Amino acid sequence: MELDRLDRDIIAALVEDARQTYAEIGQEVGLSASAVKRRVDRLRESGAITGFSAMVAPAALGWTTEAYVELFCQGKTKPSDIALAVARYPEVVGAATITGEADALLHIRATDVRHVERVIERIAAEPFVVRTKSAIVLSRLVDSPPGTTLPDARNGSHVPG
Amino acid sequence: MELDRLDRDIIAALVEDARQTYAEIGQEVGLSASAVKRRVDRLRESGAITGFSAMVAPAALGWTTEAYVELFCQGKTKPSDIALAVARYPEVVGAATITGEADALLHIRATDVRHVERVIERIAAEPFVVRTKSAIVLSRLVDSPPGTTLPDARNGSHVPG
DNA sequence: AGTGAAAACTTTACGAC
DNA sequence: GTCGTAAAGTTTTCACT
Repeated sequence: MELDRLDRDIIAALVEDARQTYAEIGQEVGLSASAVKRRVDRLRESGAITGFSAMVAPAALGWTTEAYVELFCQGKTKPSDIALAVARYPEVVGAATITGEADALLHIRATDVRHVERVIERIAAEPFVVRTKSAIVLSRLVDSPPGTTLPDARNGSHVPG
Repeated sequence: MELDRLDRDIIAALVEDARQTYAEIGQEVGLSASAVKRRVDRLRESGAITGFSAMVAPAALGWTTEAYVELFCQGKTKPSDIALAVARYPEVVGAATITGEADALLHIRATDVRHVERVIERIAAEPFVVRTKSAIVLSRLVDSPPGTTLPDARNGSHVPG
């Protein structure tokens, strides 16, 4: 889908505060409230905006500990096998297959280090997992909501739109 | 801050859809619209809810490639040094200091693999960086907004509230 | 894309538990 | 102290230009 400058500005405004009114966004980007609404509706339908969510301080809900776990899997494990398995753990908040020695990298949130340990133990027991290698997060330095900024043409990269 | 069951249900509803009306949330959790609003205001003031954001499909904005980069730093590098340095890169969407051989793990979003390469090159040139080890993401399997689910008492862990 | 009016939602005030 | 109801003020929504 084609996104023009206005669409990008509207998205940026909504990423910053999803509860701004259409009139406020309109002032920022130079459009009337109804024009903004039409574009937001279109952006949602097209899938560019996938939803609106409250940002929570994980610690406030008890998720005080996080870890990254590399997964080393058996030769013919499919990404979908890994996806299905790890999706069953609420503690796994992110997962991706990656290049390099490991097959996948998991991002885990837990209540404490003991909890992390238990989750890794259970994941390591999945049939396709050969071994795991984990790193506990000491302190989080950066945590941007994805899409806050836009790709910058100065990188010499292709910028769609 | 103390969160009771109602607060947690309200947060869960808002994480799922931050643009639900207070009346809708009230129906789900069993409160009136104004009672829900009062609690949401309190949750925002206390910092449990840090904001509301549009969720964007990164690919729609041109961020089609992601990578994880381990940073190995000089002996007396402080976490704040790393934080300050990497915060200047819009491509760095996540960063944390970790246990293990590496000192920090960065999460990078870029427009393509060439772009990832350029960013790593520039980060590797930071004065405190000794070396880097990167893994390109092949496919993302899980990407939960943090706090979607609540810690489960069955894990035997401390659940605040 | 903008305008304006109706419907819906948010916000505040007040009384009850 | 927290709830629900209700009135006032905004915002959303939609037909029309």
